[in-house]
Amino acid sequence: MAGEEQDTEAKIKRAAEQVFLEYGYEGAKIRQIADAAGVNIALVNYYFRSKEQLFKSIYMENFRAFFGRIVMMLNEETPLEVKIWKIVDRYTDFILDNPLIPIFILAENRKGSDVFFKELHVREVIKSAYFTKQLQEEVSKGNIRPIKPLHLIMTIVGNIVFPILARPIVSYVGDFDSDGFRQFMEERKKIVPEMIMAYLRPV
Amino acid sequence: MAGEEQDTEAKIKRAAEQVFLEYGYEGAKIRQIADAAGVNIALVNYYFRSKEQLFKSIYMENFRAFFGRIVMMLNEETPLEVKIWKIVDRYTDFILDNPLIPIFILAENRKGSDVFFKELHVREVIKSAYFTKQLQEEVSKGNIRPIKPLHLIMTIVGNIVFPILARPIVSYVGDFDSDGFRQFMEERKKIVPEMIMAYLRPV
DNA sequence: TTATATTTTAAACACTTGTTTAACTTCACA
DNA sequence: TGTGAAGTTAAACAAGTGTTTAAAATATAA
Repeated sequence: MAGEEQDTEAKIKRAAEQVFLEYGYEGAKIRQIADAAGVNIALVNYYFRSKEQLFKSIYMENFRAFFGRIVMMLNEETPLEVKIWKIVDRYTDFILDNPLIPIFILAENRKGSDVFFKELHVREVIKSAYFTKQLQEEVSKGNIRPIKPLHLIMTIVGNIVFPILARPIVSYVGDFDSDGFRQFMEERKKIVPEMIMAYLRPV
Repeated sequence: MAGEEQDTEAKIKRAAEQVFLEYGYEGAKIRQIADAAGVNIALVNYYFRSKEQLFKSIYMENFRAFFGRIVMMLNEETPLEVKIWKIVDRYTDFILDNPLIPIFILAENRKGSDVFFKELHVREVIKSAYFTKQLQEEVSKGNIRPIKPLHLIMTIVGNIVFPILARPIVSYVGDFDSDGFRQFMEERKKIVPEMIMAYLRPV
């Protein structure tokens, strides 16, 4: 009876997000979404024209959350090493709070139409980024060894995200409960930046 | 007209693997599998009792290929550094030759029932592994710094597999064609082992 | 060849899917 | 208060789903 009431459109979207994230596009059924939202099936098509359009808006939001966030952090004007530590820390927390996003984004992206990336100006944002310039400067100062930005990004993101993608296997092998897995990820907050810096520092 | 004839059961399985890998369990349709195999729909259920059972057998095979392969390589009796270089090299090649396997395995594993792992003795294979002992020995000899086997495994696999999972994005951002992406992965064959060794070597 | 089992087929079945319809209710406002 | 718009509903629609059936074709063996 508290302020939990939302307008119908928002209720549907919230329910759809939950269902799509858990089951994917094909696995999610409109009736399931309607049930989760507690509304009539027809209302889903009344507010959003089709399943595909509803999915698309949710996909875009989560794509932006998943990749936009890392790009934003990369472009903060912070010294490189501090930045890497900070990104790993904050991105790990983000992924732990939203563990379904990575597999959702990547699985639905198998067919991979350019459209999404173009609409989000992904390439431009990275090419013209402060991060790219920062890396070049650190290299020419002799502070770090040369590395392509994309390799560094893949290393940061992959090291954080992959254990989440493989979480059932990781938890089974490591015999982790929910807290155990969280602690495993906390350990990586130290390992991953140290490893990256160990590589980057010139010999 | 050459020796391309197979028995029906094998034809169905081969077609099913291709379709399941590309579209996932929900996205794959029996009629599509039957068409790809060039057989009547009913034959799919004649040879395999149901869609689920057909899927299960294919999933198991690919799970074994995906994780079994890395476990096997980890347990070869080779000096640690040599081994890491070799694994990254060979596993990268394997993933490049079978790029659909990782997202297939991980996406279908969202719900993550223990059953598969138990049947494949995943935990035991890792716990009692030569690799685990080897790591401990290297640590006590002072050759490397302490690290949990699972962290090292996640780092190796994540660094190789993640770019494949994010391939559409990577290729778009890096403006790669098929060869360009392959070359990007070839570069990682050097970066990833060097980074891991830079971390492991004691200060 | 004949009889028996195996394989293959077209058709249908029962059910679920996303979507639409047309009637009904609620609301805003002149 | 009355009127049109917006919101909601149960029901139906057409297409697609995995699966089964019963008959036909083919292979196997006596």
